[in-house]
Amino acid sequence: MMERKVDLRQWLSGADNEFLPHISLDCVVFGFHDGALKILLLKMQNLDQLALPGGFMMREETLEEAAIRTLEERTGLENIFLQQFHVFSDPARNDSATRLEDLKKLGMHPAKLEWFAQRFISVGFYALVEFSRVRPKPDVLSESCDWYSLEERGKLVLDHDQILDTALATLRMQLNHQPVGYNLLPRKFTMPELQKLYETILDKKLDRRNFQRKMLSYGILNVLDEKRTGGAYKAPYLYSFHLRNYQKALRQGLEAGA
Amino acid sequence: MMERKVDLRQWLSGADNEFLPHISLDCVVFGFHDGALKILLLKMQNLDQLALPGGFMMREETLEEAAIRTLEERTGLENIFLQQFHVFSDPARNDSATRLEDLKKLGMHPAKLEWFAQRFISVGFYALVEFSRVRPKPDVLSESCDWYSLEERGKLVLDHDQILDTALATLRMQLNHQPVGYNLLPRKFTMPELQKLYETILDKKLDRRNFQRKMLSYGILNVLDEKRTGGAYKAPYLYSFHLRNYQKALRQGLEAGA
DNA sequence: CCAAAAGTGTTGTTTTTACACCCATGA
DNA sequence: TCATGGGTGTAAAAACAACACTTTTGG
Repeated sequence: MMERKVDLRQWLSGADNEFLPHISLDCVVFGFHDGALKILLLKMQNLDQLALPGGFMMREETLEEAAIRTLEERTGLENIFLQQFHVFSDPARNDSATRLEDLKKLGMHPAKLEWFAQRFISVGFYALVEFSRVRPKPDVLSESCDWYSLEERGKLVLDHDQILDTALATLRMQLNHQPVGYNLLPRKFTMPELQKLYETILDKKLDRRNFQRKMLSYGILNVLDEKRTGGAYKAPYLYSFHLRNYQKALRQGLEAGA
Repeated sequence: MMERKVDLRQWLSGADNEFLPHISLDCVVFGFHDGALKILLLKMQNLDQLALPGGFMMREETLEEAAIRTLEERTGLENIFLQQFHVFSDPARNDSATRLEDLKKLGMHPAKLEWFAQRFISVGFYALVEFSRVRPKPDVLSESCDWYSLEERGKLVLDHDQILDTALATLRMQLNHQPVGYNLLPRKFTMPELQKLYETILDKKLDRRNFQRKMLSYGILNVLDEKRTGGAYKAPYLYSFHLRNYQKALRQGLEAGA
């Protein structure tokens, strides 16, 4: 996968392409920082609204490969594990009145405009990434590629608000069945940090002790001999994920792993 | 929705159409009969393998509408609630060597052959239907439309085995979170019948008393005053679903309903 | 020595599981 | 009257929820 990359500028100016019509994908990338859940959004040049990083599928790749490629092209994030969660197929989802105007502002070739005016279905993907390990870089079409908290994001283009909401709902549901954190935390982390992550995603407080017991019972954590020194107050232990067990739990669900 | 129907024979013979390219959908329809889970499969004319009822999306409908329409066109089943569960997008999924040969046997127009030779992604839908309330009718392309048990089905066309397996896995997962049975059982049914349904889907035995307690605790059942007479042995009570609560549980999950 | 965060263990409650007895019915 | 399936309750086990005290650290 990822044999080819797409020169977006050239493509927009009218160059032919290998994209399949009618099918797009959008990526909801969750990051965690400062105790808040953030999402990665693009600000397209000359446009007001923000957008999820999305793109189109090429003839010789799977949707999953297309999502990985697209995310890299549009945000610079490499090799992110993305999970499909829903197909959005309302015919009205991308025929907003302002849309063609917006695309013109991007300097799009008229032939491409027509292509874009088609009706698209979009497959939603979501990913969890470690905030600090990643340096988002906007593509040539975008002014910026940055993290936004859920509250401050404003209205997104098209139906991207709905896609985002559905992704979040899916993430919350899966939190009880799949291990979460490997992609959202530094390699070494403390239990309170992990707990904060859960509390942020679920938007509710959890009991410290019960949380710790439950996490340890899954058998997906290594207790390290170090502690996080330097911070104020008592130094917490550091943990890392037990990769083998973590991935087994990803495949089989958390219950099976005990 | 369902404003238009598609004349499949005319379409295959070369008539233009309103289908979007590159996107198809396949329906996994589960029925329950004789204590076994069955699936609805089509036997296409002159072909050996069986296939899931599937089709294509038109320009002015959602995928969900397309799934409902397709299922009706191909099997005669009307107004079935279908749930999307996964997108299958391996580029190799429909370029099997024998595929074009098969399509020729169906009397397909050469122009259509080319269209079919394209690469398609397919959105999988599944549905649960009450076996006895439904009278499958094959479409003009198919010799038969019938119920098969999971074991006796043989190898299906293309990647339909994988689609079926994924649907079953999804159904099993959702069994703990969503109410099941309204579409699979007669309007009045006994607790042992409902239990048998669960046991069949999960492929394991459940405890009679615990099952009953749990089901009743969800508050989605009405106990009727009648019993199922005529059968051998002690007459069991009849139940029906409490529609309001059932649908609330469908939307919000079973946990919220207690 | 105080405030704030982190470590740890216990207890009561709820949920789940396992299990046994009686009843109705047709053969 | 007996074999079979259906109705019901209870007790043990497990999971979960609530909760308090001690330790470390920087100020």
